[in-house]
Amino acid sequence: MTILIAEDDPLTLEALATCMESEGFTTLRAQDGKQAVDLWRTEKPDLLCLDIMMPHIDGYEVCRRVRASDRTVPILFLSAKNQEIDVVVGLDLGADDFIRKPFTRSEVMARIRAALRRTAPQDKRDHFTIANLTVHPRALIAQRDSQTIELTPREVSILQLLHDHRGEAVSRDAFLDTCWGLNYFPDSRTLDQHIFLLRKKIEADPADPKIIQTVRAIGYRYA
Amino acid sequence: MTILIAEDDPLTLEALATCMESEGFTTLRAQDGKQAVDLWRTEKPDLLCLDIMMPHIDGYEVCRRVRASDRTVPILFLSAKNQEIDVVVGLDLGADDFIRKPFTRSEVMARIRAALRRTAPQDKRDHFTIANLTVHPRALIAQRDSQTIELTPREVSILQLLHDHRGEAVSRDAFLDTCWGLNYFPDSRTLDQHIFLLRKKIEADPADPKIIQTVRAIGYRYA
DNA sequence: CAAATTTTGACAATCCTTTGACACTTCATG
DNA sequence: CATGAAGTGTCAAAGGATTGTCAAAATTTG
Repeated sequence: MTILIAEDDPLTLEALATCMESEGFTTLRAQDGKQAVDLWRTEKPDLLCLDIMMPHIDGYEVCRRVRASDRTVPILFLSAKNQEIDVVVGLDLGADDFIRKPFTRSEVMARIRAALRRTAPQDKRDHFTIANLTVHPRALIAQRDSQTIELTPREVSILQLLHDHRGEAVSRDAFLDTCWGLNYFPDSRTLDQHIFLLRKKIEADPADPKIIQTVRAIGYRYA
Repeated sequence: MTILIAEDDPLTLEALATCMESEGFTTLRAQDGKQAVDLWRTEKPDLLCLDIMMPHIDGYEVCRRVRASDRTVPILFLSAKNQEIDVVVGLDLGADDFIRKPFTRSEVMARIRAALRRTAPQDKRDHFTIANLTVHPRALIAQRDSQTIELTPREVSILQLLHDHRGEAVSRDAFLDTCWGLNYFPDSRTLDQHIFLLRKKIEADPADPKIIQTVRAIGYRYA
């Protein structure tokens, strides 16, 4: 279990990290919002602990960017005390919990365990269904009726993201964030090409796609 | 949505219930733990708000009994301040959140909404209703009955503005300001054209529009 | 190295938006 | 009531932006 901690005060950061590591978690440390987003993209931690006030990108914005492509990873906010309005904003952004400073070690750990427990039960399935396709991510295959379709890792990742956001349009940026690592910036036809190949594999009529629909100016959608 | 409130102090109980009802929830009121358990068994509320200190059966015990047969219903604890150890015990019992007294109305409601959102991911507030149409801005679609209507970003933006100002006429300038850029200055039929196309998509009889009405010399209105 | 996978660039196809022309409606005025 | 001005509806077509498609190159994998 890996926990990302974003906190600009080195002392608090160190204290939090030590506390979590002594409970058996692996920690990733970020001192500002940009580091946090980068670390999240590359390391995919199981939980995020975000300070609100940070240089460059604040905790709210980090939360917003993460939630754009991952709706489930638990996000906890740390805040200075008596910032009640922050609670409302943070929770409505999709945060899972809110810890006011000064906090105690046992409170932080209790809230982290609670947040992890809430999301844990879902992770048991090693496959998911999209349209009439059963996708097995680890095996890199999808099955329809008795037919087996081979998939590449990137294709599985794309299908997974569409499945996790079924019913809503997934932006091109969200694809690049999640399925690639937005470290480099393809203004090319990379995503389109992958969608194109994927459609040829899974759509009955690739020219009239029913599973992966394009949402112009946004991205793609599975509904 | 029904919320069970267990609280032995009548004044606090009443205040909480009033607050929730004003936000559209139905409330069930219990003044001790036994009432709470009984009410939960018979009414199956969608969320529980439990005071810790209560006669006969305390909040922890109520939580334990409920969790014995329902692992998912959100449970929030209310506690007197400075009972930090309570947080740890409560969360480890399977509670979802913890609200310290004194609490504010907006904090309580934000935490309740957040808890409900976690268990009902479908109930996202990312859509609005206009006439008999449900508009999903992020998906760029609107739904009427079982019919799905695709929308463009600009059309969604127009509908959003009309919805936000329902009942009043929205000026052409307001449309250009909000849906286009401020310094944009089309002296042309741009807005009319978009309204025209939008009506063709959403009105039963585009020639006799019921949803988007024209307010001559001003702009348009949705009532 | 060979095969599979990913990325790129060019071009075509498609969709959204804007524009201009014109018909129609409404309103104020004579 | 007739008339003209102003505002709006409608259409076809142009223009711009986005996406689909293909072939080929680059990269990774075994």
